[in-house]
Amino acid sequence: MSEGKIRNMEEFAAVSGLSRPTVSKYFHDPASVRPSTRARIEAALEKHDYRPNIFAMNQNRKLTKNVGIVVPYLADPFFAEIARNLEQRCIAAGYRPTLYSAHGDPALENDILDSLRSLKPAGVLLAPLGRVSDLRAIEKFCADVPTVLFDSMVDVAGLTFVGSDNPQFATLIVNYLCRTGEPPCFFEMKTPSNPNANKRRLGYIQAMERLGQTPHVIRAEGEGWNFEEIGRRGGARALAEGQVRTDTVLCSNDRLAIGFLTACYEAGLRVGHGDRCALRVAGQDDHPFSRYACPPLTTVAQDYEAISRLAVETLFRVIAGDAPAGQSTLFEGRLVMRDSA
Amino acid sequence: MSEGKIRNMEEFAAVSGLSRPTVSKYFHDPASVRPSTRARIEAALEKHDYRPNIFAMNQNRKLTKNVGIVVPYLADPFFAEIARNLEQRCIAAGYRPTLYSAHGDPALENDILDSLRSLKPAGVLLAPLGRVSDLRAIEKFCADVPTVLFDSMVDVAGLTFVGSDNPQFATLIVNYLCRTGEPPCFFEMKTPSNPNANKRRLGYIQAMERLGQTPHVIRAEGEGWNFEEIGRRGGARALAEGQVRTDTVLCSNDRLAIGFLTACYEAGLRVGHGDRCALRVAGQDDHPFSRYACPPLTTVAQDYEAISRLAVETLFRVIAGDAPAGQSTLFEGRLVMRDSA
DNA sequence: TCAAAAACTTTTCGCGCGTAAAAATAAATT
DNA sequence: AATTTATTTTTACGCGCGAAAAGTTTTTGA
Repeated sequence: MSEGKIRNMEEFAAVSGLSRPTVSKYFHDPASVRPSTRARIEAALEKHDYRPNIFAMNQNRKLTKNVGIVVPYLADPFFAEIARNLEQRCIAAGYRPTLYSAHGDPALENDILDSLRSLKPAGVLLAPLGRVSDLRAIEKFCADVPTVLFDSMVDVAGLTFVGSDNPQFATLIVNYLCRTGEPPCFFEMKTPSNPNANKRRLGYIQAMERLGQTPHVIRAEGEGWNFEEIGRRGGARALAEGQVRTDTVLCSNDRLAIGFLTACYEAGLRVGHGDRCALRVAGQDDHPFSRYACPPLTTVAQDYEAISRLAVETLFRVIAGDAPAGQSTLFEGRLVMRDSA
Repeated sequence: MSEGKIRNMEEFAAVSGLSRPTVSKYFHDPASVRPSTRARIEAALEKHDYRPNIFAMNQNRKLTKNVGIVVPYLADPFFAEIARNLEQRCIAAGYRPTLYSAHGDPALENDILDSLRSLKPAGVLLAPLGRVSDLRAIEKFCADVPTVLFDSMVDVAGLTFVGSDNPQFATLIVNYLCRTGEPPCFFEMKTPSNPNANKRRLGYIQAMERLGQTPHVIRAEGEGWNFEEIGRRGGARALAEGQVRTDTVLCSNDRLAIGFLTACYEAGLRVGHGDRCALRVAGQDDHPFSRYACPPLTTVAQDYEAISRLAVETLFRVIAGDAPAGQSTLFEGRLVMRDSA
């Protein structure tokens, strides 16, 4: 690149031999100018590496190219993974994603929505905290800003949602477990932070009843997002108190299951579907680390790809204005058979 | 809050009975105005919930309140956890952190630094990718923007760094392992993405030699950030080919160790320090999930708290101008004894 | 009580860009 | 070649705020 530092769009327009409004138009949408003009701008861009001031741009634009991605807890690899996916799709579409984590705190979730407003985002991809979310705040936010919810469906009508068909998850794995061994009991958190948990429990109960089995639910104490620890403690207690009256345990999610596996290890119980094993354990989600649990965890995989793809596509359609807002799309889970069950 | 919508600082200054520059000064630093004035502004703030336009603010401020946090791979819970920690400390200090992940891609790392520049951040907390980073780009960036590096020290003089004393990590765990059983071999990636790995290997070799033992390094093939899979494959191969000639394996990091544990499970080897165990396995980092491995992983804990605290403190001192730039601070590791070794 | 210091107000300017309307130019069509 | 249509230029204004300078009020301290 040449030397003479370009200070603003005026100077850049000068060196490319065009007027500032034309250059401005180019940056707004490169396809909106004549190809020959575009070529001249891009040639000048090569030589001078000018970039429009992002603050001045966003100050006057009615619609920015900002996209907010909000997850409830980023230290959960599930959300880290799906956030990564969403982020890259937004970048590919020419948007500027910004990632936020509520860190499990509803007050922080509200703060994020607040500061997101002032960023005038074109749209927001939001996975709410769930049970503890401030539903009215979310509803109000969605009314103001084009938003697609994912992962966790909150109980507010008229919102656009992309996620998994949780009852189907439970049905799928219950059928598999019953087909290959004893019917499972269900292990979950007493106060799950996520409404998906309730749907999974109901799915489990219905699936069991359809098969003529008696459902049995075990509930672990504990608040917060340290699911492994809750699973370990609750699992240890359930095992010690004899609450587990079958040799098969279906956990509400993989992180809980990983904690339960630790409890089994500590209790000296061998987990798996072999002859010498005392217990079968299954999870739900196909968490990134489930494959490396010992034994590797049998689970129902969420379709990360499909969810993130559709969430982003839907958001851009809502932004463009050609989408029927308020639709829900649910993806089915896929059975992932490993050693644990 | 009352109705009359406040459109800008002018109007807000009017309703609070002050002049705009005074209000502007308040938002820049609430303590810079007289307490009585501050009270009036905050009273008006209660009633009208006005917030300054963030774009207009940052456009003219020489120094914004933005802080960039850049990590190499956010789907690694280690980075997710430390990012969370850093983020909350920045917020507490009145800054606006923005989180970025390079997703293991050096090109993306450069893009992030580029777009970070245009955000005029007050400072940046940067954990570089390491080996594959564009060192010249990082050096140039650090010269332009107050930056504190953490986790991974790149080989550029004069940069401020906060991290762990990696040789000490290796020494600590080698001494422990030798004291309680056979001397360990060292299991690492052939082409580690992170320079810490090299320091840990050297630390291992020196610690072994000091104890009069012969070091033995096993190296797993594989690129990228899927450390568990690399550890599993490499571990399976090392076990199958008889490369592991001692009953104790020290892994370069916990994620690799978790993969190695999976390889052991698949090979039917019982891991732990009991009589009936075939192998002891140890890691380094105290990864959030190591406690829930089966068996729970013995490891050396990084001092997340201390690192993130000092990194943020140092950054703010650099920003304030009263810090000797170019200093490195290394924290010692703490031995965490669990069942695996 | 009075002068000095501190805090505040007013005035004025500018940042870098979006946007709109009218005028000028170029390209496409007949 | 004349007309229509698409682009670009010109001109002008505004966004919401930061910053500096000069004047005014309030507080401080001896």
